[in-house]
Amino acid sequence: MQVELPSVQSLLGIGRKAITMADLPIPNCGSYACSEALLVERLVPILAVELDEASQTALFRDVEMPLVPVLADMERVGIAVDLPYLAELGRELQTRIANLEAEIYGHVGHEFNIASTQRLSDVLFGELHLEIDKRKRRSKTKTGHISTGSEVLEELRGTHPIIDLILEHRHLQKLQGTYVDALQELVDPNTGRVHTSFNQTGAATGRLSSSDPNLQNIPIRTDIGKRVRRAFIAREGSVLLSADYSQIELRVLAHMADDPTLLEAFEQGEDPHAVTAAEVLGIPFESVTSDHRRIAKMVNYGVLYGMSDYGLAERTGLPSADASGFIQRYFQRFGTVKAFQDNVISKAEDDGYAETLLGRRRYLPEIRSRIFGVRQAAIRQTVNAPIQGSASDIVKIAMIRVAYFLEREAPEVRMLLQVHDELLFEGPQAELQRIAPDLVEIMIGALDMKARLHVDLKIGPNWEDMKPYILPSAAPLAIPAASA
DNA sequence: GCAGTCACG
DNA sequence: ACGTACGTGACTGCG
Repeated sequence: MQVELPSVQSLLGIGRKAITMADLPIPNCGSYACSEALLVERLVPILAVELDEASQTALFRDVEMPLVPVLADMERVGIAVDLPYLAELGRELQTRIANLEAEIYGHVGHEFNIASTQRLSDVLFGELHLEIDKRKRRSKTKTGHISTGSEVLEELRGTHPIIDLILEHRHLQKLQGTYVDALQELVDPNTGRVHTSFNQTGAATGRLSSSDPNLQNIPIRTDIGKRVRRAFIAREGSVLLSADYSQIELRVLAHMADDPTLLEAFEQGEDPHAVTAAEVLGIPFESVTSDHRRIAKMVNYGVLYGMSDYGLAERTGLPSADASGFIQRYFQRFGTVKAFQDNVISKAEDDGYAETLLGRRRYLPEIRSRIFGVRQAAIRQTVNAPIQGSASDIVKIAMIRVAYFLEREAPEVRMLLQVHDELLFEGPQAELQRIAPDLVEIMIGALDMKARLHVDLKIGPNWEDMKPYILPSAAPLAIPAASA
């Protein structure tokens, strides 16, 4: 019998979705498995040489490979979803969306597809003649329509009552379509749980990604969004524990740049955004206002992302001269950060890649482009890759060690999800509290850092209603009980 | 299959 | 003179 063998491309998942054995008629599965095994065997010596030549063997052997069964377990375990709750939330959203639609049509005088950005653009800017400041923002899309993105709509707020209605409609429609509806369909009817796929090889920086469903972008920022998040629950008799690295990327920056000011701030347990504000503005730490801090926070994140002064001005609302001055003073005060970034960039220009603390590489050929915009984009990626990638290295090491620890010391506790700087666990509350100090210890000890790592814990019945969990302070030494 | 938009870290 | 903060995935519309 002649059987069609899957192509190497499909086996490797080149193209949008990989074909798996689950896609094949049962009689073909045997030959599929054989060809897969044979192809892999032929690939091993070839790829081993490639790994070696790129100095990636240790990273592969000691991090990526041990992580595979950890992720597989997390996928298999899944996370419980409160289906009746989600269904009720869906009905409520549907009602509100229908009301918003009717109101929007009332303002316009006719029905149209609000979800079509092109129709919406025609209505707002053609029929209602709303005006945007053309100098301020490039607002035409590639298709020639004026953008109806949330940034544009935010600027139009107050000029017409329809704007608020559209923004709310967008928001609710997003939550309904992406989370409430889609999630219900992906719940395993037998277990009441959803089982994401963690992609270990998709992200250029070394991060994981999550799909089908993506459980790394569950809403949290708005009230309605939080109600979606509340649908993720602990199983009967258990609770959820979230362990979250605080400001891991800024700590990685402090470590890699060896910046004395940032290192000192983290050592003292101070708020790095407030410290940055004080440094840049040249004012005492105590005089930093919440507005100073807000700007400094955007600058700190901007630095991680390789922003321009124009970019900062856009996001802070500061006049561009002020934003530019802020950045200049930042790099004066944090000269080590400047030196670090320059060094990373010139290394990438010479070697063609940037690398993380574990030697993970991101190749950046476009850093040599003669096209300004392309080159600038590559430079921003170069600056960001070691930071985002090293943070990812740390979390991966922690996951491997935590999984090993749980297997031996707390088999009832299960690691469910990773969301870049957060690990989510499920287990009996007493068990979680028993091992919490060890979890924190493992997480902050994943890599030896000049900047102290910090982990915040939260416990709750679902992924939204979580209360901070403070570790019982370490007892000095057992105080001998008074003799009885 | 791309474009536009928007959810997360 | 250029375009403008990094990394993802999912949905809807449209040709």
